[in-house]
Amino acid sequence: MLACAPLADGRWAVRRLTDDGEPAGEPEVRPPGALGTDATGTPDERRLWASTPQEYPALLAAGQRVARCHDVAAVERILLGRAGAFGDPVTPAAVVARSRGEPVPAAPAGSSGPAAGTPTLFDLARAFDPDPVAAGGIPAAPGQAGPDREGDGRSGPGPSAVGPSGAGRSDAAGDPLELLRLAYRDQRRRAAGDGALALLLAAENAAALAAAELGAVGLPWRRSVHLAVLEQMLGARPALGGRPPRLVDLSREIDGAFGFAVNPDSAVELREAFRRVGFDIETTRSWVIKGIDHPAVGPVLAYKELARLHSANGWTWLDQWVRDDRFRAEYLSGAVVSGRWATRGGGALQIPRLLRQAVVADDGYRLVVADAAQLEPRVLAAISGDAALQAVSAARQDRADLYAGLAADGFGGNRASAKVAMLGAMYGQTTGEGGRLVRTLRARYPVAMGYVDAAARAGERGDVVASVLGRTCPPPGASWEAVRIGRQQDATAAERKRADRIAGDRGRFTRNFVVQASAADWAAVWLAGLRTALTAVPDAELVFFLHDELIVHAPAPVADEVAGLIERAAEDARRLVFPGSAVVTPVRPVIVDRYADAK
DNA sequence: GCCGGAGGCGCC
DNA sequence: AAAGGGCGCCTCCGGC
Repeated sequence: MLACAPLADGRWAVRRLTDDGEPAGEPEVRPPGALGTDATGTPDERRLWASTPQEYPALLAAGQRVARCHDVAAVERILLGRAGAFGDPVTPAAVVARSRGEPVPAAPAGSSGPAAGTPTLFDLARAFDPDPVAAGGIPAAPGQAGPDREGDGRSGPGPSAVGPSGAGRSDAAGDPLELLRLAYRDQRRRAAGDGALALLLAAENAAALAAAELGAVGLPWRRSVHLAVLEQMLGARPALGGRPPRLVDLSREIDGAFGFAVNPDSAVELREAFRRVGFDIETTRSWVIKGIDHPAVGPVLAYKELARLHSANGWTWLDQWVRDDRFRAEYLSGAVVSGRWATRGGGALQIPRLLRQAVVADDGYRLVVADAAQLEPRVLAAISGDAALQAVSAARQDRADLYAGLAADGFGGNRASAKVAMLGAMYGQTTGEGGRLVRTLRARYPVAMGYVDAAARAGERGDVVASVLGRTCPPPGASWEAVRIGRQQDATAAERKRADRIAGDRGRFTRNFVVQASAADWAAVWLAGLRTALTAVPDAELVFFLHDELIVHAPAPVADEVAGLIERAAEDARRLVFPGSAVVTPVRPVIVDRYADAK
């Protein structure tokens, strides 16, 4: 294992460690181009660093890849969550301080990029040698902190919070490599003896690498195709800040239909307009407007759809996010409490179906698009141990279509009803058609339904729940005080109502969490396995990942091979995450030139 | 003028 | 078919 900490001058401090976290070499300084898999004798060697999204992009920019890593922040988020301490700082210094029962340094404000806290070469050298300059060692960079600089250099209120590490005492404070080493040892100790947790942490570390790589590689995106779509839907590109011709036309049509001027971009005005013509609506959501019988409805709905395209994925978006026919977003693998990924910039997880035609493989390449078929109900079957639901998931003829199996099993063959019922069960729906259909499901699959009901009740009590591999949900926040108040004997009706609402929200959250987070567990293991397998296929790259779906951009001759690897990785994930379960988690790789052709 | 919340909607 | 979970991001709007 190679502990890696960036220095202020763009180079890196590294030190080889054993898997136990014992030093196995002397500290050295390397350029980023000498940190990747190909740069060391042991390609598989793990990198130990503070945070993958913080450190890895610099290596990727230098053309380096890393096979495996231990991401202290990612691991710490999971371990802290299990200890009920969501949101505490996750830096190596914080991990070490907590392990010693010392005051925990606050997380650096706006901590990304080469922050003010990045140690200088001088800081590092000083940690090994009290007076490196005098000893003829590494000189301090000009303008950097002097020798009396304390702690990790974070600019915070008051004196350094790292603890009582006195001058002259040999200590980890200020030495990033030693902090990494000690943090690693502590995390290793806390995670010991739990196989599911080990799998979760391994998958999370791999996912973090994959997320950074996805961001660097980018999704193939044909600017010309996107431009053609915009032109066809919206008309010619308007001047900066102007509205495209199609929106101008529709706006006039809307005014005409109402008989007065309305700004359709304003929900307030739109609702008022419908009220003036006799329709007392609470919101102007599309599905509400759809139910109104008035000549303005058509143009309003068309306007909403096109305005959305224009503002979310229009010409400005294209200019901002697509370079050289690649859409590059920042993927954050650990950002959602359920374990799902988030993205920053470009809305990469919300690419509208309409624009999937712009995702086109390079010449000589294909896109291998794969999604897990109805992953969440299958995951529910596995985690609940519901034999009947597992049997439906694995039924031969409906193996790839769980809802068809469900439909045959209790919904008179009505697939749509079966789907609505299952989604209602997992989201906590109680009213309307979905709520009614859930009752059918409850009678048919009492074990599975009992499982999500129990999760909901735990949430309503204020308890936490966990995914199959042990990722925990956050505890209730400050609003839980209102629940406590509303449940007291002398609570007012309003207080009781508020308590019920908050507890109900919490119950729906925990009900969904056990399924969504366990599905994320499976997907992370799937992704991690595939990522490793793909290293054996030259020029095949993961270019997209969306909860239960991924895209590999691969040379045409190896596309079939990649499809096989995707299926094998899914089967491995099923076996690892749901050992002993009869559930199946089929994926459907499709080889296409355009993403839009995958479904 | 800045900022945060609300409304709305895209994806799973 | 209904409006129940998780997100990100846009515009509008009201408060300062």
